[in-house]
Amino acid sequence: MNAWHCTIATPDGQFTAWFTRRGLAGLNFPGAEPACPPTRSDGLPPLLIGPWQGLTMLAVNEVLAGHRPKKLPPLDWSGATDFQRDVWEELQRIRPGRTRTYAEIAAAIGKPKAARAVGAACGANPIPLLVPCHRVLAAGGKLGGFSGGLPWKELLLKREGVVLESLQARNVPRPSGT
DNA sequence: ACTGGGTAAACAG
DNA sequence: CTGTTTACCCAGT
Repeated sequence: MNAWHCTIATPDGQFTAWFTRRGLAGLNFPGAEPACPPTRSDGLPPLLIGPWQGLTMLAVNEVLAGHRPKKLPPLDWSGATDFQRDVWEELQRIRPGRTRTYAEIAAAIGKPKAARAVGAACGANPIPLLVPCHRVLAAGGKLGGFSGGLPWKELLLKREGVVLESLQARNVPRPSGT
């Protein structure tokens, strides 16, 4: 399945989106060159992706502003495993400004011991922002990782009004205060 | 702060 | 199939 790319203009720079005949298959952060193209751009540019491009641009800008996209283009997860689909579907249920932990996602998909595997699935998410893996934190309010770079994760959460310190405050036994 | 055991899944060989 | 790696988690030191 070949794919076509287009640029997505935002106040934070130009993202790159990859479309297949089935839908949006990948989204790259500004500066991250064709890190994600599932396959090569080749042949005719399908008319289908025209509207998808607009939807993607709107949705990306909504998320960057800390809001929930009104509508998404179809997402092409055709390369993914069943486990990854389960995780990514679960991620899409997290609303802006809310966070969940890797362990909670694992429990939600019926595999409470698979927190680490959930982390791996998040790392393999080809469509960050629209599949909001940035709202998944490690236990104790720790940031965990982010494929696009941790500064992006922090920025996105901040835009949504998440205060990391308040999530961490709970379980520090010895703050060794001033 | 650092280490190690437990754990599930993807991947290379 | 086994071994290696991973955006984890918890309990010890």
